[in-house]
Amino acid sequence: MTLNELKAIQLAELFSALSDASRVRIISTLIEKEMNVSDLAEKTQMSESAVSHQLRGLRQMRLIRGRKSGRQVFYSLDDDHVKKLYNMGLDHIKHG
Amino acid sequence: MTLNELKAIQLAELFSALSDASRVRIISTLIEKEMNVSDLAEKTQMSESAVSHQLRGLRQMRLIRGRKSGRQVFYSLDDDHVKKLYNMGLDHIKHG
DNA sequence: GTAATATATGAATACTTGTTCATATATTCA
DNA sequence: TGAATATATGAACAAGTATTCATATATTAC
Repeated sequence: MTLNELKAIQLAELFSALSDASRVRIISTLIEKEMNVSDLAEKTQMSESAVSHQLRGLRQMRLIRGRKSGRQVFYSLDDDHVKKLYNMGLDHIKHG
Repeated sequence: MTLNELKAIQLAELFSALSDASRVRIISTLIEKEMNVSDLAEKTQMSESAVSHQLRGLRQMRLIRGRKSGRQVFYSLDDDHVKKLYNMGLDHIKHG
């Protein structure tokens, strides 16, 4: 059966969330361990503002979630799907 | 270990290939069976030119390949990774 | 209360991308 | 050969997106 339009859009949105190198680096970092915004910024070589903007999109797609602790927010992957998608992608670019 | 920049870009490019609803519908159609350009255009409700442009990108990312037969070109998924990525994405939007 | 710090957000700009339209190439058939 | 068909491609425009900069909110320490 063919995909209906709503699902096609939702799928596209999901993959869009991983379609930018900055976001891929953020996800890659969060796979190792949870991290706050400024450390993420340093690790990914982006400004804190740019990271924050991207985190917002990733949050909206439910790929990551934030845990507030004092004035810091620690981000981590929302569930295991994300890691699986990421690893399968890595697999493709290595063996594809 | 953190992802190097080249791999981050390659991963982002891979996911970009699936980050548009038109392309998702094309992939979804090709999962069922190989298909030529004009049938794809009809099935996905796009112009043949638009389909052709998108097929080019998908080809370049090695997600699909074309088999020429007379003046038609039949497209199919390049390998099993694509189907897996697609299904894992579907899984995420259903249960995420 | 004020100052300092961490994160978030709005607006503007620059960049990227998808589609359309016109045209080109390739193949088949007469 | 020429006409018809299938696909591909270049240019142009519209729409979407990522980053920067300035500013806002929230929390902690004093």
